[in-house]
Amino acid sequence: MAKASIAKGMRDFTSFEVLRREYIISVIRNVFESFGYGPLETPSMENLETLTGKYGDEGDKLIFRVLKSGDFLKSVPENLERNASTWSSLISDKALRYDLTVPFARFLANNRNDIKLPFKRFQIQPVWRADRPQKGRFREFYQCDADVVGSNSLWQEVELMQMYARVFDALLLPVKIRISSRRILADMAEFCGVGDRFMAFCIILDKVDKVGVEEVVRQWVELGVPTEKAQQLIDIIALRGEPAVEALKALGATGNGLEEVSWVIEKFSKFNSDSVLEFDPSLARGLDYYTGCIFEVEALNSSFGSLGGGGRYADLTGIFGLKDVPGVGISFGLDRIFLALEEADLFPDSIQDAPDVLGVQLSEDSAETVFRVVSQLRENCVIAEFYPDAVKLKKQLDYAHQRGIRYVVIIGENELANNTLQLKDMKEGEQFEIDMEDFMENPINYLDLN
RNA sequence: GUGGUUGUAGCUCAGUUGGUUAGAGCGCCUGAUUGUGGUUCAGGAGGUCGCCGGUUCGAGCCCGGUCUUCCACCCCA
Repeated sequence: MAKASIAKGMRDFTSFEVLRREYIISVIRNVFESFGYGPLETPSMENLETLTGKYGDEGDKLIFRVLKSGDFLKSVPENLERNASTWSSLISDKALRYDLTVPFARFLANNRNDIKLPFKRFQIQPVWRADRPQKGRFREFYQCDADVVGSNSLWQEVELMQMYARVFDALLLPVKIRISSRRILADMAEFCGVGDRFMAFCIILDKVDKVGVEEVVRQWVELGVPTEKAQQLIDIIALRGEPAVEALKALGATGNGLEEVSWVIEKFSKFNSDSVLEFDPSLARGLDYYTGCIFEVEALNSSFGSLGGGGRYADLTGIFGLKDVPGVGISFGLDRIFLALEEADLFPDSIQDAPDVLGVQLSEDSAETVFRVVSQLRENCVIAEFYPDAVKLKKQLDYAHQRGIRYVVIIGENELANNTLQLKDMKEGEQFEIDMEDFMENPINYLDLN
């Protein structure tokens, strides 16, 4: 192990990677902006009490807490029992944000008087989770969120689904958007007679594609569901789309979740898209605050988790003292989209960090002239780099080759004497001697840039 | 947080039941080409075997700890 290693679950990004990440972000950002969502940024850290209790017990454990500054043991009583949670609230008073939704809710509550409803914002920032890393799962990762608050209209759901579709269409990544509703899940739990153990019911259901139907039935029965009803429901869970809706209706679902989901799908389908939006009764996202529709996006052929998720929450800001503000939002997982695009080899070739031209000097006498040419190229919006040392030409050409630079401008004694320059096309392997004044007049004439 | 897994040259990996000086491919450097990359040829450099400790006459190999990677839980993007 090197003396200095990188913190667990954290990553460096090379320029190659940063440019690809920026490509994804630009696609998402353009879609967000085209729908009228405005950017918001919130701080990396929030007060600890802003975050705790918002993500369930499991979520609380995954929050990165930050020590108080100075003598943080000052407020710990002598002989306090060794208990992590009592200690942490004494020695820590702030934490890295765990998602973008809760900070957004805090922002809304803080600025309630200045915000016109319905309010739309998007937010593209890193979040941190003290999770154990795996493929596609990091301790620091970017979320790209779009939320709208202040409207109960299902048209917002349609709009957000369209935003999902627009982004993945633009990235050429085929995805399936799964949609369901917490109300449908509640109906199912009610049907099974375990409405009071709703969360446990959902957690078992959510695992169906991993552990299989038999295991889900077994666990449901263990939870208290009559075997007959568990069997009846599990057959429906395997259905998708309209047949699933009909089957659930036949069971006597009383909430209007089915109508809502069907309505959203129907409206969505009137607008063309390569992406699929489908009712999936096995979808059971667990986040505590969702109350209506829930969504999840997955790549059609990916080996890791979802690319994004979201849902409707009837009252997100209530915990911060701002009542009755409904909202609905979606999130894109930048890092997973990155992996999906990489796996499917879908990054455009045009993303590259190589300059168009490298200026090469054969002797220190020619350096100033080369530098002048390079400067002129930049004036003409050509990305140009100046090789700083008069080392062997072989070495400088090799550098250009390695970096993928298309053109090299070579100036040595002969060129200085003739007032010319050599323009070498590294791709075609051709080289031309060009009059210096002609080239400086309009360098783009001599370059084939795209 | 629980259980497992991985770590050998810049990269991908080999390394026999523990036994001399730890190897290969690719990459890198130098030269053939004193002003021409990508091909070829010749030569060369580079490793505290993740880290710490233990067993042993002797450890890359066995044992313990630790860090890291990946996997399954948990949960999620």
